[in-house]
Amino acid sequence: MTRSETARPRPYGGLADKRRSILTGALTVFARDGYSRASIDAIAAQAGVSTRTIYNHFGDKAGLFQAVIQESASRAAEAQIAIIDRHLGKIVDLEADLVEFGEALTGPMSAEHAEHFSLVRQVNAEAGHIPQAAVDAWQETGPLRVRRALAARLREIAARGLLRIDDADIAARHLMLLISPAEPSYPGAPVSPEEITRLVTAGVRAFLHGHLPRRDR
Amino acid sequence: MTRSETARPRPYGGLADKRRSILTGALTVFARDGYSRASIDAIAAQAGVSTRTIYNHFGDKAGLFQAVIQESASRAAEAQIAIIDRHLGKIVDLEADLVEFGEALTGPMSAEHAEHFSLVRQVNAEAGHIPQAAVDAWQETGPLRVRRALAARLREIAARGLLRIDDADIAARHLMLLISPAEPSYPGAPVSPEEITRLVTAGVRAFLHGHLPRRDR
DNA sequence: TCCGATTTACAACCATCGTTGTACTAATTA
DNA sequence: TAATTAGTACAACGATGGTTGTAAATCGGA
Repeated sequence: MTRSETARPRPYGGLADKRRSILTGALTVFARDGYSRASIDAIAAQAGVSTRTIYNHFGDKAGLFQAVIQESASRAAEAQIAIIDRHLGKIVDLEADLVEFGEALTGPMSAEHAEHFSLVRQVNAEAGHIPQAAVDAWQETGPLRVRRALAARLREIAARGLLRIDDADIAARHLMLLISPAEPSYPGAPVSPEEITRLVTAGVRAFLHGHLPRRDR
Repeated sequence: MTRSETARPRPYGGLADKRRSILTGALTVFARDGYSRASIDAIAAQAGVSTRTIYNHFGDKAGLFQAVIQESASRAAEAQIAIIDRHLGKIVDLEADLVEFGEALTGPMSAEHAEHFSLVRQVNAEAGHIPQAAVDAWQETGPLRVRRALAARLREIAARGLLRIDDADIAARHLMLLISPAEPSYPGAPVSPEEITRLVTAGVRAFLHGHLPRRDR
């Protein structure tokens, strides 16, 4: 009897993708508001799902948060690794290829996964309130996996004599740092494409000169 | 009549430093728990002050948070600039001095201002919920001021022919990035002094080779 | 010692929120 | 079509928390 008109859900029959709806909706809200601010009601509304369904799928808020972290890290890492493979698989002009790589990484991919990087900021702030195991698992499927993939490519390049690398992990870390122009506090990154190119190029040059073989310096 | 025995406040007369007590207590709690999690009650307890006094001094929670951000940024920036001046004022051996500078910056100073850097993570996560003016003011009295001081020192060093620098601001950014070994997600930084030295040295080498004048490469 | 300002303890208000139970409805399968 | 499953609406509970008013108490200085 208390049935009403509200919420004719999806017009098409879609179902069983409830879980995915929840994950993407929760990513949006967690990334925007952070863990504490984000309410289950807001997430349910964003996902077009009842709050009860969220609890049925993920147990409680903390469980949902961890699932979102894992999912988002996995997707973003795959996208980043794809870019790594695409740009650093076949090197023709090292500096040019690195610049293109950096632009691809900080331009369209950062834009497409903006919510993910916002979520990463939340995780970094919230780390003290997340079980250590969950933080470790996230590091493993996310940043560490990406850095290892990048380090492997750098090692290949070094093996061809185009780079001199002592510690590929440190080199990968340096490269990632030097080509990330974003001020973390300004999510909407009001940086123009020219500015990105300028910062990325400067970062790549600094990286290259720090890791070029002696004969090329 | 409802007077009781709880809370014999400070045995010594201290007063009028209530404001400072609140700021340092709030820094502790905000840094540990983040803005939303931090309750006024917890802050009052940490500061040894009644909640009412907090409202009398800072209006509301948001006002307190912004005051804490400003205060903490100001203190940390002064400490960082002091280290910059001490290590980069008189250069004798550029690489050695830079390594010492990096160690000073990432070792004792990071430890002493650990709460500050934890707060910075909170601000980065919370940026979307803080008035833009407050974020700008924080950037100005904190990171930007430090980077400008570092850029000025680097320009001096370049003027003496020890570095080749096109854009001192970018160079300062690079140096700060390369000598910060901390994984942001692991606040308790379980990195040994040897590991710090290793990472800082690698960062300094990469930076130096990226910015040395040609004749020294 | 007395006055004004500051601080405190306390209560109360109102809002939000995580979570659960439940009965009803829509979708899937046999 | 019947039975099982998954999803929804709704209400309710308990807890927490920001904020304010107020009267007592404490402190600094004249």
